[in-house]
Amino acid sequence: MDMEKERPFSQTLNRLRDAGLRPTRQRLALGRLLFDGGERHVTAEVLHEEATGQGISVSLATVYNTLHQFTDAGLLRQVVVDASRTYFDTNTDDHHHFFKEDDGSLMDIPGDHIEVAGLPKAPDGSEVARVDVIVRLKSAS
Amino acid sequence: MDMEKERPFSQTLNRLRDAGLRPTRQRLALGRLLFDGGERHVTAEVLHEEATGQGISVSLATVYNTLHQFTDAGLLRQVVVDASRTYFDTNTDDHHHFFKEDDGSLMDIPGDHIEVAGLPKAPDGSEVARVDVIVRLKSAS
DNA sequence: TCAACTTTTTAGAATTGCTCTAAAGAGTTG
DNA sequence: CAACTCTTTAGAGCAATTCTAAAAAGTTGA
Repeated sequence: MDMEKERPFSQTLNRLRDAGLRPTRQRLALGRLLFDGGERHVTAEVLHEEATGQGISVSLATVYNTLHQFTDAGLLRQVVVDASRTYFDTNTDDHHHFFKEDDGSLMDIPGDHIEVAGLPKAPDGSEVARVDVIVRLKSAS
Repeated sequence: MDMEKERPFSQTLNRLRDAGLRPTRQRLALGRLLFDGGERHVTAEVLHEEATGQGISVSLATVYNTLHQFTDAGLLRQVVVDASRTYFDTNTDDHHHFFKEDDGSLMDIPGDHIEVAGLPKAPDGSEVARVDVIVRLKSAS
């Protein structure tokens, strides 16, 4: 647990190092956008707009590459809730989601309270990789 | 009147009538493929191939149209498990799914045993539309 | 029945979200 | 710095899906 470096990029820098990814300009910038705030749920499109909006020059292809590399490195997790776009979640712990269908917003379900009971065992030849719970929300009537 | 020929369509015919959809050749044929067997999980592509493979002439656009109309009418339910394709499920009851990531196969979780406990209440202004549980399977190690 | 009308189907174009390619650019190492 | 490897990029390509607008099919009333 070392506090030796207080450079703005150090958190992301270390994450990249640990993942064996070269700390390039765009990975550092994207990593900072992703990890220097709280929990985030982003699509490639949105992250790209956010970056270019802040004057960070990065192509959409690189945003996709980077999101996948971060995911492979365990820094992000993909969430499938909407057939038309892929979300990436900065929270890689075991947890579940609220998804507001009307505006496409995705939120972690706070706390760690959800329990899924009564799961049958996996069919022969397979095992459970993960259990996803998605609570789909609509506007209150 | 040829009862032998008419009988297999009657179930679908009634469903279409109840939904206010004209019983056209292609809706009847697709409805029969979907509803005259057991539970099914299909993609538009697969259903289209199945239909044309049986000599039913229907365009892919119509398969998409029909799947959406059936869904709007409550005859089908969409299942989002894979970012790259949309599945339609003939089982519209409350239930959950196994999804085998390696071959893309989707199955209803048998029985009605799953209980999701500890759900926080929906954020203000929204209410729960549905809770989806997806058990992602991988090949056993 | 048929003509008038409405709905559906269709081919093909368009769109979207994403991936691939291959060449230029950046990071690393000796 | 030179040589090397890895990364980024523009733009092409791709797969799933939707759109368009014209032809075909289904419906209705006389």
